[in-house]
Amino acid sequence: MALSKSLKTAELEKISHLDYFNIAISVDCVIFGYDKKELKVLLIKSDLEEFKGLWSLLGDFINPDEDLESAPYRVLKERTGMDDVYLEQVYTFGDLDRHPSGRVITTAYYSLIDIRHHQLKLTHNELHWHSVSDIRQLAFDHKKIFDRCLERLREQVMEHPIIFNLLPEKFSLRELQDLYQAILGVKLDRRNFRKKIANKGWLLDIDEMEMDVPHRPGKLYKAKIRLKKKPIKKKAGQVV
Amino acid sequence: MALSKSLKTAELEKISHLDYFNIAISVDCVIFGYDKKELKVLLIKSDLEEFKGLWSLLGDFINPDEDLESAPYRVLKERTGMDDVYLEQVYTFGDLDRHPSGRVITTAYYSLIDIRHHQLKLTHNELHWHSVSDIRQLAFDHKKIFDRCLERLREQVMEHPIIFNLLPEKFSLRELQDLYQAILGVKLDRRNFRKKIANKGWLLDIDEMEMDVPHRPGKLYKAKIRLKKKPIKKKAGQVV
DNA sequence: TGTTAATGTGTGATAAGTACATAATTGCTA
DNA sequence: TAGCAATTATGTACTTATCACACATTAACA
Repeated sequence: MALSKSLKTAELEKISHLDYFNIAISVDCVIFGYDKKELKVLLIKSDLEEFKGLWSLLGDFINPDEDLESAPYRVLKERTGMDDVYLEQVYTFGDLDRHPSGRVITTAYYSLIDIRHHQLKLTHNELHWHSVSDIRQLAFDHKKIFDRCLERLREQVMEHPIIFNLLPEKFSLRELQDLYQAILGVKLDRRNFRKKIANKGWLLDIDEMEMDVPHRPGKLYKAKIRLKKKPIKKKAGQVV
Repeated sequence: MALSKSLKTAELEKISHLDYFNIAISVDCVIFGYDKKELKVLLIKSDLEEFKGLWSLLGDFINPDEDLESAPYRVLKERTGMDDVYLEQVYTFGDLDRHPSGRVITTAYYSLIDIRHHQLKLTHNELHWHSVSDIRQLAFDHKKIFDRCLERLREQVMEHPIIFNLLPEKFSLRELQDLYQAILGVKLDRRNFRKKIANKGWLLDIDEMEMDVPHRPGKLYKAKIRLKKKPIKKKAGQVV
C-alpha cells in the first residue's frame, strides 16, 4: 500500500511531513535453542563499525508492505531456513540513542527452535549459537533486549506448552527436566517435577523407550500440542 | 538528533532511502479509571471521517526527538494534565491496514489514574469516561488494543501493587475489594480477600476510620508504595 | 558379574486456596 | 429511642498444591 495513495488531504498535512516519517522500525529476534543441557541463543557478528567484534541479535527493518508480525518470521526464514516456528512479541524499544545510525525503534520477539533443524546456514554468514549463561555484552541495546526476552521466556515456560519447540519430537522426562533447568537456571526435584508436568496434561505417552543409553532407558513422550504462532495471512485492506 | 547527521555513508545506502522511512509510529493509551464501582476507560471522539461517531483511544505520533517511553507520558499530560501516572507498555500493533491514512505502527500502553485528579479537561475536547463493560466497538483496531490491555491489567493486578493508582490516598478494604471485583469481573469472598491482601504486605494501617458512612465504619489504609513508572530523563547520546 | 547411571515411584509436612456464619457498629427512619 | 439496613471484623474445616526426601530397578559397559 503506497502511503500517498491512501492519504486524505487533511491527513497529509498532519502526518505526512518528514518529521513523522524519519523514524525506522525494525524487529529483533532472540532465537533460543537447546543443546547439551544448555540454553543457547543465535547471534550474528555486528556489521557496524561502532560495534566491531560484538555480537548482535538477528533483526531487520520492517518493509512498508508487510505486517509487523510477519517481519520476524521473515527474519527467521532468511537466517535459519525455518518457517514453522514459535514466535512471541515481547517489547518495543525506542530510546532516542539506541541505534548509532539514526532513529530506529525496534520490536523484540523471542523464538524457540529445535537447534537440529537448520544446521546448514550456520557456516555461511557469521551466525553462531552462544550459551545463554555466557552472554555479557551485545551490540546496540541488545543485551537489554535479550534480558527482557529471557525473563519473558522464564515467565511463560511453566504456564504454556511452548517448551516442546526446543525439543525433538520424542523425548524423555529427563530431557524435559534438563531443559526446564537450563531455562530457569535452577535444579528441580525429579519426583515433584514429574508430578507437576503430569498435572499439566501436556504429554502423550507413546509407549516407546529410549534406545542405546548407557543406563536404564526411560519412557518417551510426545507433546500433545506444539504451540506455534504463525502469522495469519491477510491481504491489505481486508476487513477482519 | 537529525538522522542525516549521524548516518555513515554505508548505512545511508542501506537504510536511509524512503522505503524504510515512510512508516509512522504512534502510541495509544488505554487509560483506566475507577468510579462508582465501575472500571472506566478514557476515550475521545474519533476525528477521522472513516470512524465518524466512534470513540478511540488517546494517542499521538512519536516525535523524532523523544524516547518511545516518553510519548505516552506526553499524551497523558496533554489530555489529563497529570504527569505522575502509572504506565506500562503492553504490545505493538502493526497490521498493514490498521490505519486508513497510511502505514502506522502503534505501541499500546495502559495507565491507571485516579479519576478525581483531572476533572478539568473533560468538558473541552471530546473526552469521556466509558464503563469498560460497555465497550463494544472502537475506531481503528482500538478494540483489539483495548482488549489486550485489559487482559494485561487483569494479569498484573494481583501480582504487583499497581491498583492503588486507581484509588484515593486513603481507602477501606471494602473499596479495595470492590475495585478488584470491577477489574477482574468476579465476586470475591470478603474473608479470603482480606487474608490474601494481608499476606501481600502492600497496606499500611493508618489507624483511621471511615467517616460519615451509613453503616459501621471500616478502617482506612494507605498503600505502602505507589508504583509509578516515570520515564528516566536522558539526553540523546548519553551512554547508559 | 559388578559398577555406573539413570528410571520409577509415595509419603508426610507445610502453605495456599476455598467455602462459609456470627456478633458488633454506625446512620437512618419511624 | 427502637429497630432496621448496611457493613465491619473475625476463624475453622476442607481441599489442593508445594516441598523435601529414599529405595528398588534396569540397561550398558568393562
